[in-house]
Amino acid sequence: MTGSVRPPSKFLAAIAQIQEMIKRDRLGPGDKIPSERELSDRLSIGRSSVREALRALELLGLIETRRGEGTFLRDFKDHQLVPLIGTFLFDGDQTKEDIHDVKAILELGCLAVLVRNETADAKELTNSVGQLIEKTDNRLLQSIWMIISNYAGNDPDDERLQKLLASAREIQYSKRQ
Amino acid sequence: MTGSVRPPSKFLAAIAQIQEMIKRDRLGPGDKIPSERELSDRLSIGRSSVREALRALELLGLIETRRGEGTFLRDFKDHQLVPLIGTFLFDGDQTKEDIHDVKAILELGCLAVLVRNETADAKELTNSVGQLIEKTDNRLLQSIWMIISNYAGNDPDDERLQKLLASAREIQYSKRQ
DNA sequence: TGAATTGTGTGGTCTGACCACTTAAAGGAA
DNA sequence: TTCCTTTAAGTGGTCAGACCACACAATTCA
Repeated sequence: MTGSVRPPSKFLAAIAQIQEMIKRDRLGPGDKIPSERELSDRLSIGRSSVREALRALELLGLIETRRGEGTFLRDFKDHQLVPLIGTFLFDGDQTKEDIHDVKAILELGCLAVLVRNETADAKELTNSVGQLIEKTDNRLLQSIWMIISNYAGNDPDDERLQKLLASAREIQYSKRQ
Repeated sequence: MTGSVRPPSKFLAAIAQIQEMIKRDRLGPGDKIPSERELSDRLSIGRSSVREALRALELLGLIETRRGEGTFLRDFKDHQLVPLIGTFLFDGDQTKEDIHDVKAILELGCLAVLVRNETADAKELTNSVGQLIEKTDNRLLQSIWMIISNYAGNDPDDERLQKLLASAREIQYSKRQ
């Protein structure tokens, strides 16, 4: 017998086809996607498998379901995935130290970005780092920091902040071509 | 009528309880978790709902299912969530820049940590940043970097690396108490 | 001993049946 | 007519049962 590739699970197939459908029909946040039963029909996949796919996408925060109404595309900005991951990832003991390191790294980097963009001012450092990060206008950075910060707890350490800024001034991230 | 809070969906309840079970039983990567039918029994939740939960966790790369064998905890290093999210999230144009920034931030921070720990040596910089990051012994940092890096693509920019190291030397993350 | 067979457990999938809820249409009272 | 009530249809939420495909270990048989 040659290869005999195993076909992808209906579950994954459903996700792929739903994604494709969204893209093809130019659906955006807030738009409604077909009902579970209709999807099951159109994709020739049992409703169970369609639901498994939808639930997974929902857990990721990519869609939103409202009983009696339907399933809607969500604004990707507020995806849930990371807090989710966190609960799994941040279990161990060592990770606690790691969190502090990563948080510091992100904060430093954030400042560096601000300095590069000349958005930041020394005075503004009286604000919390959280507010500063919002100014980076980097959604990805914001997301990650928010998550980390969520697990690190608050530590308004002004002294550390000053050191970070000093370091940040030294850094010049090369603008990408 | 007062509040009348809606009970959380079985789907979410299943996820929560499975997580709790994992924590309680001290299960780690590679370990097997109860079968779908047993979970359905123990949690008093229909197998369909249990499956929806498991599929979602699988999509995140947190568990792995093998037909005929069972469901196993996966090493968090290779969680799938980001490629997944990516197809939804990283469509736009701006996000692409964000990725580069975050990647640079992490790399810089990584070097700073290495310098602090006196683990890094100038010579070692001939290696890729990826290998350096492994030495930080910071799982969280490794995870995030791997994800980001996955979307940023490779750019072996030695010059940038040198600048980063110089900056890193200036930085002294205060050891946590 | 060693190979083939069987049995059991597991995930993968589908179907049909309810329930709870939302919305809009249909109906009747003013 | 207008307004409220009732009804119907559509949707997600959940469950139970039934198969199938597969992996593994126990059993059987040559």
